[in-house]
Amino acid sequence: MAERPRSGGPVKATAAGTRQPSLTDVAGVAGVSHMTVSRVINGTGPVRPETRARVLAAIEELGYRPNSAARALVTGRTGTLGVVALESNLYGPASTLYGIENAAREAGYAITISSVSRPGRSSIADAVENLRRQAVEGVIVIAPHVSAGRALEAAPADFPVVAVGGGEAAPVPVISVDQRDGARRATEHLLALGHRTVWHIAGPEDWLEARDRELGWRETLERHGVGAPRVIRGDWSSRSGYEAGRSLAKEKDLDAVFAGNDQMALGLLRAFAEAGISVPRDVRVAGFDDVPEAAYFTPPLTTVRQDFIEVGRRTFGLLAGRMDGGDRHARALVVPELIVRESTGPR
Amino acid sequence: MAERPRSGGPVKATAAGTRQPSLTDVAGVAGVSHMTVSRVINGTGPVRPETRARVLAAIEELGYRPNSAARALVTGRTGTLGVVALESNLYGPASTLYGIENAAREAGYAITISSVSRPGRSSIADAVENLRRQAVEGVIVIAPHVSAGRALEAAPADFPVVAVGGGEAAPVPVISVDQRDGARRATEHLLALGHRTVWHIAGPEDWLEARDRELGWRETLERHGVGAPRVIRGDWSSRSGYEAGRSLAKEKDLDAVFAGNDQMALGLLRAFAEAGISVPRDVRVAGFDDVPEAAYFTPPLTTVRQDFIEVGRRTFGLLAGRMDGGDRHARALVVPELIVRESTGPR
DNA sequence: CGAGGGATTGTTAGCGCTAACACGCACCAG
DNA sequence: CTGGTGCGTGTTAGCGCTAACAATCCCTCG
Repeated sequence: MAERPRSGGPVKATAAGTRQPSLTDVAGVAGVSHMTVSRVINGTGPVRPETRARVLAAIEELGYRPNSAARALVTGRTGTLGVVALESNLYGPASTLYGIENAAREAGYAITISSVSRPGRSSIADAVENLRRQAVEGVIVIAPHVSAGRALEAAPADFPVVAVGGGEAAPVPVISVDQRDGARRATEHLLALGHRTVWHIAGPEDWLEARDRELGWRETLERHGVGAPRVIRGDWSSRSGYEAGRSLAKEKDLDAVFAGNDQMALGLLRAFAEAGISVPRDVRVAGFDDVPEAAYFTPPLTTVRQDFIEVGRRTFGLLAGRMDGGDRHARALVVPELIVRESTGPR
Repeated sequence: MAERPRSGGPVKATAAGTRQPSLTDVAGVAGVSHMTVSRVINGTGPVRPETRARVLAAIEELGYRPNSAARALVTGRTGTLGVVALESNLYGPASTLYGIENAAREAGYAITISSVSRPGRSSIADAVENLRRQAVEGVIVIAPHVSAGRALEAAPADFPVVAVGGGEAAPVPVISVDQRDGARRATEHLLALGHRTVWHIAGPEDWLEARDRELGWRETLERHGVGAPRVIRGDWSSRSGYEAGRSLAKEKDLDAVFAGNDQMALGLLRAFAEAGISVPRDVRVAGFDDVPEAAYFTPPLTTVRQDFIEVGRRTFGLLAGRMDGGDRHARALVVPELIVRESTGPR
């Protein structure tokens, strides 16, 4: 990393420093043409071993680093993918992002993120446009919102976009976890324990996952010929789960509750504890997501696990396929798993 | 987003599509030189209003998007910053990332992330090198590890790198939360409640935050003339907190525990509940971080809040300063805040 | 009425790289 | 001895853009 100022004139003192060495500089030191250096770097075309060694030595000596802009300009490829991420610490989206980053890095792509605080048609479209201006080769939209899904309906055909978690109707490949199936598993588990019915704390109405979980819950109750209680709606936060719990605590005949995610389940547990309702003795509770803390709630929470890392990996795979000219209507579904713990345990 | 195939010849069917329009194409349509188009886009130099309108119309018509590689090649600026992020869902690092992304976006920079699963000297250096190859203009290293700090000691002087949360001794600007002060606040709060001493569940030894919190705890005990119990070490996870709790439950004279983070505090609460130890009646517990769920633990957790969004913002500020030729030894400290809840409440 | 000057536009060069082709040489078959 | 065939290397052009300078027009002012 030694920086060599031009031997003659004054050295620029700025952090930017002097000009970075170019292919031509390396070629000069190695005594070859710039083209030979290019061939050594990219492994294209034959180069005699001694020549290669001289070139590598020169690269080392100068601390040469290829100029990615120049390369991108001539090849038309930037080696960068964009991810439109929801600005939140929600366990799912954050984990998915890491899964994507990992898979992408292994395949030699860098990841540029553009976060969106309040998703909507325009903000998602803006974020995608932003990323395209950054010259990404493809975009992954983590789009758990209904509105995000709609934004994708206008996705251009000439640019690879894939969505994770939403946009069923959009003309882009979509990968999602089977939320309905997860909700079904949780609900059936609770029904199998002999409860008359199961209450549900749903997530925000504009989240597809919230809709699907609610749908899965409702379908399951129907299939078992059980009436569905009114839905209580939260916003994924523990606070909203707590409030839901305070209101539920007043219900008589409360047997079992399926919370839309683990955070809300936590709030629920808290509210029940304050109301003197014992879980699982008086009421059984299940959540969704299996955040790492769920096993240590009071009591440990039965929940539905989603493998977000896998989701991220497969999302990248879908995008790679799409960039290769693949189908715009590819779909992939990841199946969740029920994790049973004490919150639905024996009484 | 309407795509218009060239009216005459066959349309290439690949996802890559036909060549993107260039400045020259726009110039042709608008009947001006490519330079005038460039001036309209960048707002450099004077352009007559009618001309500008014609150019803008042509841009719109062709769906022109500037080629960022070409621009970067000639200006030497890419408008991209790199972030070396720890691959984890830990609340702190993830929140910091969003703070950074927000501040950067407002300033017109894009963020490229390079995640690192097991930080060490070389992996951090590799990640930075990776990002430099992506031609980022500066790098932010989220470096909570001791080893990460050491990696930064070799940071080159000619390239702007800043660290968040670690690398005190490194020749790079550092921003951190005053962990020692936070630990002092929590420990003093517990001592002020009349406890003889305070136990501590420390984070992993190679985390700077863990060291500093432990140090702050130990200093505070010393200053109050109180002997420090042996340190129990966890790994930030609820599981490790749970195990610590199981071992602590056997201690007699157990009064107060300061957990290194909220997740471990959760595990601790769980272990105590199983052991029939009531919090706060038998033992008082405090955590660190104030994750959004902490207020809904059983019981709600007293903890030390860190404003990670602020940390992210100031980190970007420090990097921006450094890129402007600022000091390599700038430091910024964010002061945390004690949030008192029931886990250290009245008995 | 010509010089000076600002506003507006154009022309040219070159950023650092890769693609495409050209060149020289050794080697072999006929 | 001649022509082909690789190998290893060099030369040239051009990707799309901005910086620098040149050119033009029109107006003002002495």
